[in-house]
Amino acid sequence: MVEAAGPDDGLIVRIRPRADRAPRPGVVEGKRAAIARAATELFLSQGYQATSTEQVASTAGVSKQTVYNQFGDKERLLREIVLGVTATAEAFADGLAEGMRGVDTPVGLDAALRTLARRYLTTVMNPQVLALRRLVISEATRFPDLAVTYYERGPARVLAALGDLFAGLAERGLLRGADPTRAAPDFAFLLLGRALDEGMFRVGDPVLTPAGVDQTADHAVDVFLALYGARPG
Amino acid sequence: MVEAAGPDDGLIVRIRPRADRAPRPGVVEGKRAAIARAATELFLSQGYQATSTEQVASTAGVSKQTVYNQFGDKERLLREIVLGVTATAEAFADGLAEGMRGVDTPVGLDAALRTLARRYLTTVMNPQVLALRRLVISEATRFPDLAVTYYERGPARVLAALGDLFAGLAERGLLRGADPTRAAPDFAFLLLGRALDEGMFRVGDPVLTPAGVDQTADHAVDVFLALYGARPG
DNA sequence: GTCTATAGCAGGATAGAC
DNA sequence: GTCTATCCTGCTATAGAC
Repeated sequence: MVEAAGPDDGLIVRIRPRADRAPRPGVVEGKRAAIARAATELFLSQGYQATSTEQVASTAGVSKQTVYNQFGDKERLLREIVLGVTATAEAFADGLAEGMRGVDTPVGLDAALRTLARRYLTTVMNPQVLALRRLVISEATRFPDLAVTYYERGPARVLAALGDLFAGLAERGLLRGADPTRAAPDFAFLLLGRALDEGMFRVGDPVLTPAGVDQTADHAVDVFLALYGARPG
Repeated sequence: MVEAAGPDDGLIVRIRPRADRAPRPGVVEGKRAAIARAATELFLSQGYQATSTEQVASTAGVSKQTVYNQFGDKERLLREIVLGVTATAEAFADGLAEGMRGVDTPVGLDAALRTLARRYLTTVMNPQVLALRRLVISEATRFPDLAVTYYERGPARVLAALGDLFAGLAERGLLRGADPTRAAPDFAFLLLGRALDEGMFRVGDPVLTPAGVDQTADHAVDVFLALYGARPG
């Protein structure tokens, strides 16, 4: 398992070694990882169709043929990269519950939710995460199964983890609300909706300032607790 | 001003006649409209880069050169089409306030909001509207100004109209809430957030059934009135 | 496995007749 | 303005030497 950090950090690319034949680690995996990293950078910044395999090869410092030897064709290169990056989403989803373990009072819940909201919003609005969303959406018509798989492993997985978290809090009496299945999407899109929507269309400029993140997160938590908090808001 | 309905109705393409030279209406505008309609259909279903100018020409029943005579190049064809379609968004934004004019009681507000929510959600989740969003997002890296202009004339314009509507209702005492500027995005993304997010990634299948539209709309209105209704929820 | 060189093809845009 | 025919560039993918 090789991890190659992107140019501005952020996303992590995980590319599995080829199962059929064991290659010399230092050489083959090095080139494979270099190609994956170059392709990730170029696909995210320029798009899939606008990036040529020759550009990938020269950025990675290998010949075009090596790209084809390692990945077969351009489509598989995209698939491995997109699905490799979803490891980040899994880690994020698993980490969501971390900060909520010791919570057992409404005041503690309030504070923990504000922290969670800031992390969630900051992660989703990360420029590389937004670029990955644009990339997958751009190719959703051509590769519909890839788009669905990305959605299920990424956004849907986080929503599900959030739902589990809220269900646990409801059992402990820290949340109320008739329909716990609605709580997670309500929270998520009160928090993310506007910024994410706008962020899809503004590619260069960040949509939210750090102060904007705080205000948006606090407002979402205020509203969420007014709706679902144990003490009526 | 020529209007050409799309294949499945829905979007309306408005292409202005060329200002520099007055063409014979029946001939020139007919071909121009045919090209615009063909390009709209192809761009929405296949994407911009995956559609060749020759494909546009043959679908429209003209030669490739006629496409270039009318629109200059492929990029301008995309721009005119995307911006032409925003006329639909303007009409929708202006129509939002229509159903709310006679509202003067909380009960009337409740009913009018449910109707509005259904229309809003149905419009945004229309397959052609989703395809247009995907198209603009796909080209946001290449044509950032087009993406921003689309956002401002489309989603942002509707949000602004909704904000004006809610401000008027607050003045008449039908809504409360400390921050009226938050009310519009809160309502919009409680209503649209999840479905729109998922809809970006599921190309073929509709995300919401008609019953799902009703449930989602009612839930959003319930939550919104609990937060911002004049009578505490 | 890796490289250089190239096949094979499609795309955007244009020239010239009418 | 419109059409047919064409140029030229750039792409994916492969062949063959090492």
